[in-house]
Amino acid sequence: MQYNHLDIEKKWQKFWAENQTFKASNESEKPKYYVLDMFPYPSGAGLHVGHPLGYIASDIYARYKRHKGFNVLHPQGYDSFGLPAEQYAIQTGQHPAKTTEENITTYRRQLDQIGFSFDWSREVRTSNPEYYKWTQWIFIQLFNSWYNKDADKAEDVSTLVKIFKKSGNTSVNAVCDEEIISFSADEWNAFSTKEQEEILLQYRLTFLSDTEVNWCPGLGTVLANDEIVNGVSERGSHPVVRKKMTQWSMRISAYAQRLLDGLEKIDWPQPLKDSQTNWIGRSQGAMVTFKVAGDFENTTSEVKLSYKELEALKELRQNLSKAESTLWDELKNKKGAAKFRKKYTIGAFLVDYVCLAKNIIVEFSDKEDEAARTTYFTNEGFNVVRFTNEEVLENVLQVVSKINSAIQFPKAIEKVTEKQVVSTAQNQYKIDVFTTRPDTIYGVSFMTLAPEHELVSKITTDAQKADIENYITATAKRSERDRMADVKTISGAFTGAYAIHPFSGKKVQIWIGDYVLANYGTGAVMAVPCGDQRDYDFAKHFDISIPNIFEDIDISQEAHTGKDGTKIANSDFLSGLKYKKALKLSIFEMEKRGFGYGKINYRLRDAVFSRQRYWGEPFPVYYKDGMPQMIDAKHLPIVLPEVEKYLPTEDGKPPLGNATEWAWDSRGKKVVSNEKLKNKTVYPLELNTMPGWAGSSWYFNRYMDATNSGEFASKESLDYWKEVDLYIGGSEHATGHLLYARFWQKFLFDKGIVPVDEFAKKLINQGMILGTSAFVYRATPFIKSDCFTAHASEEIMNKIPAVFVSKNLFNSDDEFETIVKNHLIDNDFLNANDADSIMIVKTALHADVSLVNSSDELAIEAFKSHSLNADYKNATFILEDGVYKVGREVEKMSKSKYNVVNPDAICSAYGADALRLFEMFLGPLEQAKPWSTSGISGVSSFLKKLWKLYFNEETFKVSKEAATKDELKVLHKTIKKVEEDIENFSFNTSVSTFMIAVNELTALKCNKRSILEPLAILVSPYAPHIAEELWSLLGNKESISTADFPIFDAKNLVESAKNYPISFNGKMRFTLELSLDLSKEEIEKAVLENEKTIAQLEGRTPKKVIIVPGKIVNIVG
RNA sequence: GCUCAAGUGGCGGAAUUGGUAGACGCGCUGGAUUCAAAAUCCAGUUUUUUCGGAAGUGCGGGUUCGAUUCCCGCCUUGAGUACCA
Repeated sequence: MQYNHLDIEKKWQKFWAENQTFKASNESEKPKYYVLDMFPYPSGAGLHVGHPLGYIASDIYARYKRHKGFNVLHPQGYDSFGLPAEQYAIQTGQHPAKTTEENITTYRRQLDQIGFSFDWSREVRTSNPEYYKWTQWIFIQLFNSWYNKDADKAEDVSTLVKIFKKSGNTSVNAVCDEEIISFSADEWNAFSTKEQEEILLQYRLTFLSDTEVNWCPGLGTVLANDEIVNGVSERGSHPVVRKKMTQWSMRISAYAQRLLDGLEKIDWPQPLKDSQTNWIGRSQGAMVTFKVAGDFENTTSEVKLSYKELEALKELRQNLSKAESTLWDELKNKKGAAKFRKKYTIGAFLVDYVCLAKNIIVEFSDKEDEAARTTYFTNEGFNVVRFTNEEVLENVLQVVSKINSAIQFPKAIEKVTEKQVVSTAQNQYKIDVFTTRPDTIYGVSFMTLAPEHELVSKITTDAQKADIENYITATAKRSERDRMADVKTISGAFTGAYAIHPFSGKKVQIWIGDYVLANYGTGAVMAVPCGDQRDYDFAKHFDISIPNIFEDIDISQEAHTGKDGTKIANSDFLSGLKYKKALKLSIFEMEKRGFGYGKINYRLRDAVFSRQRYWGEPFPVYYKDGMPQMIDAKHLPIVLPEVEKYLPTEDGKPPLGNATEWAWDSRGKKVVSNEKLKNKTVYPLELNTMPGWAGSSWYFNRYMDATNSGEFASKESLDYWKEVDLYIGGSEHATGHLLYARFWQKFLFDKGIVPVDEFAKKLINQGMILGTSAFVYRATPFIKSDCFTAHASEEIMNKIPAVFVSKNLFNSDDEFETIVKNHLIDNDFLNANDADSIMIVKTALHADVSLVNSSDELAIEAFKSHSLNADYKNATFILEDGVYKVGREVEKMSKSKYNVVNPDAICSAYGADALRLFEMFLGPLEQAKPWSTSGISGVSSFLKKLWKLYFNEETFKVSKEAATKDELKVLHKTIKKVEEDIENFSFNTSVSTFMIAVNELTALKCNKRSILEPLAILVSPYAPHIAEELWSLLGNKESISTADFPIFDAKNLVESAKNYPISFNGKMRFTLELSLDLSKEEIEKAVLENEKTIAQLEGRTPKKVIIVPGKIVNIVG
């Protein structure tokens, strides 16, 4: 009987689906084992051969573990929220849910045809409301938590409030915002609810913060660093600016140390751990405060109001006129730099609305003292915009758009009078810096601030103002990545201000420079040019002094960055000390004198959690009086609203701003139409959505109890499955997904929701499968200039057809040109006289790999009729040996390179089993490797040979006879090797082992059931379909997946003799078969007597004979 | 620049604790079978050679009786990351 993969594979896939063979139970006597793949994003292109690589490996492992008696959880799902679907929706208007659904259907079909043993009853999709309900729920848990550093874990906010009520915040040791006011219990209790909420927001694990983003006004959206090329957007080349935006952030920094410590107890690849360690970036040093020298003009208009006046203000804020509240409803949603406040005092005036960051005052006209107000506000540097009640009530949107344009294009303000100078010693500015080298503090000769540093505008002197402003404008255009990548250009500007060195009291210049990044540390550095190369280069470039504080070190050429063995000099009390002592002493002194303290800093930044996108999880958040409110968990999920357009709104709001049904009815507890926003109990909902990593940060827990509608997952299932035992996926997720997921897991652990604080015990990165692109070489003719008239040129060019030259016909561009010219002349496409006047240039074009066979031969007719090659219908091909050979190159597999290979074709031509074996056979799992189908015939013929072992010509036939010693040896050798290979994730070598076993058994003409039955089980994790078929032909009724793995018995491998390699000086020269019973002496005697040994020695006496019984003999001499 | 990984025939790769380098597969060559082809089967296939051998795992050293494997230095390629103060 012929091996027919198509029928067999279809039959067993159907069997597995119908019998739910791989459905895992949450209760079992067996030990549990959880094997997980990083779930795919279902893209429109479908699965390519790279995807299944990891899935096949994990499937082999899962199937193996089942044979080994484990209760295996092996689920699969889709990370189905994401940008591509949204982009596609923007282009075509199709709902992302629809295209996502279609893509998932394709993925599922492709996954099924490869025969994976997934438990599909547990499938999750991050875009499914039943799933993201729990993503929203986790968000609420984070919002309701703070990080208690004393307990070193997250706790419920209620415990924090309890402390505040009892003793204020001075004793609280929490991870929170940097600038926190201190308050007593009495003060806390006197705060309004809103003030209390504002304070709590500074402690919550998810919180609103102004974050710098890459804003692209042209696209109305925020861009990732890699979506920006040369300062403009990759799509459409629009300008990009750095801008502050109010966004949700996650206080992952609270977990920095624990994320670092946790790496030690998980079995993950070292490079992956390294990159996480690097990302967290722990550094030990000191926080030092430098005072800014001199007096400064204070232009802020802070006016202290009495308690009574404050109360009156509150009253006023709540009782707005109709026009006032209409306008406020529009203005209050503005966030970040354009955030408005209502009923605010500027000087002695109460203004209707003000945006402090943009210096804009919005007022209703017809106030009695309008002229006086205008003068005062203008002097204070404010633009004033006025509207009448009627204007607002008739067309509030028009009013808003006028306000927007006032924000974007502020009028230059002429200052009429001198500013009020309120100065002061007590109001002195301070600059905090973090340094890892406080021991070098006497080497500080200047300071550098990030251009975005908030102090820059305040301390810059009038003389330097123009310089500084120019510099800031110039750097605002550069992306963070640009600034970081460019190490060579040294740029900066002097603020004119000076800082006081805290120890020496000397004045040091304060500069700004874009090598200092606002987001890192404090956004300021104390520059020690003698000890840091960047500072050194900066000082050299701007001619700043470079004091040497190292004993006997020459710093005339470069900074001295080493620390070991160097003694500090010229540093007062630190002089003469070595690094370690100086470090300790400097910190000690700082702490004693009160301007610094020892600190551990982490590079890890709090993670921005808001995305201005449509296709993501909505936040369960509405805004009441500008303060975020969580929707009660029992009303979840908050389902993504329908929108007309998936683009940002015209006034720059995220796409959800287009939704008409997107307001929260706090009484009815449901999402209602925006029209109802006028009602007092209806509030606007959050317009941002969550990022891609939200849904993927906890999905591995959901699989444990995927259909639970009442809980995130039941406690019993979480306690049973605990964590992923084996997680397989690409290394590109090293710092994104894998760090955030660990963070959430630790948080959920702190809150007692999950039983373990690391979600994956072991992780393996599978290597990328690269594409092998095919190139055809086109000849492009050019007329050399001035040789012909335009008319004549055209005539010549028109005669020349498109010509392609086969790969091996040329070695250089010159040879290429000669071949083409000869061809053209021989075929009368070109007049021999004109040949010297034209030039032939070689152009390599990607040819679709499906048009090329494994011998690199192009299917010429198919190429001509390929939809991409309409231009080459009449092209001529210069052949070698009658065929056209293409050039090959290994590149990333990508649609644009026409080198994508889809597994479908291989499944139908060779079968899923062949595909599975072949992908494993390509090489080590972790290694990147090019895809090439040459070689698939090898595994395919292996399967045929395997099949044949069980057949006698046409009929299935196995014998009951006892197996011979040789047959048993083959079997047990294979059991041993395959078991070791799977345990070591060395799947490529076990495929070889199978081939060897089948070759040997074929040679032995073995058809014994006692050999072939266990063999089928051995093969089944790799090639499950053929194994099932053979298993059932052997008379078994149950799926082979229920069979026990064969047990290795060493006695079958015992040998009586060994073919010893006989080496001379370590080089093997010949082998000699000797009994294993021989003693060392007997071996030596036998070897030295051998005539080949005598010939090798050529009469010399061996100096030494090394004998390792059972291994080798080495003769020295 | 830094970190990590890798470098073995024409190609993918194997060699598990330092012990016969090139398993297994592809490709190629020759042969059998066939009217022919596909398929299948057999033999060969690192280089070099005076057919005895000799050399050989990126390069140069070292440790060792013995190194693809361990150590030092260098080169190349790939991946990640970035002025972390």
